Amino acid sequence: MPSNGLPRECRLHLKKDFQRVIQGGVKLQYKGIILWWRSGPGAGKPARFAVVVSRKLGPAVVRNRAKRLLREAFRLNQKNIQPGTDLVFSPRESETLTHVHAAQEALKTLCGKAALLINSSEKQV
RNA sequence: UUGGGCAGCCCAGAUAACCGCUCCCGGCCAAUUCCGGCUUGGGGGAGGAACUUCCGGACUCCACAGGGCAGUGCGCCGCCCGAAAGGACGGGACGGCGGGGCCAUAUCACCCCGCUGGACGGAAAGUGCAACAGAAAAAAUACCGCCCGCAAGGGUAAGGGUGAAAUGGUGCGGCAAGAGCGCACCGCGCAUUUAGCAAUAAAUGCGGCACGGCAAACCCCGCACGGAGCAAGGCCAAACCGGUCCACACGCGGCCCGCGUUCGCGACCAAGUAGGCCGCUAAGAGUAAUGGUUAUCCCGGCCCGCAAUGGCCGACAGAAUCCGGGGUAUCGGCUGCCUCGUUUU
RNA sequence: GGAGAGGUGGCCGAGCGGUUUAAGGCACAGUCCUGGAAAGACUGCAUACGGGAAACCGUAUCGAGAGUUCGAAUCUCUCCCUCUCCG
Repeated sequence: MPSNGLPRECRLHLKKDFQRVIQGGVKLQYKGIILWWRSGPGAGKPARFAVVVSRKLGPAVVRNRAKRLLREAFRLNQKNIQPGTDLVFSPRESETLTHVHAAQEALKTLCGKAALLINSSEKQV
């Protein structure tokens, strides 16, 4: 019943995948968070996900916290996202990500702008 | 008593539920093996600084007969811990601050005591530097002065003045005026003796002062050090390119062998790219885990309030080969010292 | 993770122990020139604090803090920040 886990095939690994999504994908921005997305190679595969954090965001504690919050927000909402797409998030302001609720709100807003949400009727954005 | 500062030591909230990540073990699937998949099972999963990269090692590769030069770093003495860096304790000299003595009084100096500081070998091995001011900045000299002299000139270094620093200091004698020129004390140097393991100190004698500062300037002495760093280094290895063999075809040739060329679905080899693995860990990744939510309690702070209840907040900061130090940041607690304020005697 | 290089007025930058007027350029401001502008010429120009009626003067500041030295932007040490390289 609860949201699924976040196993390895739901995350991007290779440098080629990152370059393909960032250079060839669609770029959106909301509250200092950038999202690139592009449809992945496998049609039946689940949505894949990654976070890129620059050192300009802050020291290691701040960068780790941003990645963990965005990953948790994706984990709780991944069944509402169109399968087969690759998403790369990149926070540029550390003030936005204070709590997991704020991270979920930003993630759902970004995915709604990208028209990637399914079951959007039961969850208001 | 409250607040602050410094030093030392301790700690770095706890429990439960649910969701999730990573590694190991076990089990299951598959299977000749390797690779792999699943798992309701069991277990491990950030720090005192993980920060900094300021030192020292382990480890790896490169270089290397022996020795030297160059370069870099360190530098009081004793003892202890340590592989080394580096620490702990004690002592000495020097600097700073405070107090006391000496003195008719007071500054300086000197002596004694207490607290405190630290990259504390050598300035009689040599070279160099010292702006401005000042006559003169280490080689010697003389601006105003003082004295002799009619003057020319000479003698002086006491006083003035400059400077961060002026060629021993104070006093008495001496002199034309002066001067270690002479003497006493102090300083300095040398020698001896004594005390001490030593750094060093004290005493005695001699020397008339010759020998100022800077070595985090070059340098000298002593000691240590080969260079690079896990992105080190090693193993496996697609594709493309290359080489050898083989087969076919063509050329040289009457034919075979042989040689050459082209092509290839072949076989093998070398190289080592993409990629993977080892190095790598009782945390051990490779877009890189150690998380999220809720509840209760604990500790500390802030706010509203008469008070209880209540509300809000939770220091510095995140491993990437490992280990030992230095430095820096910081929540709370304890101990000691210092101190502003308040109160009491 | 590791190895280096560097921080100087608003900007770029020399200076590397000695009053520096902290060179020089850009930018900015003023004056001249022009009918007006551009170009050119000349002059000024760092920030803070204190003093002064003003002109101006004094002190401090070369990323920050200590140390060496008579004297530090410069030499040494410790922190902070920026940039580059190594797969």
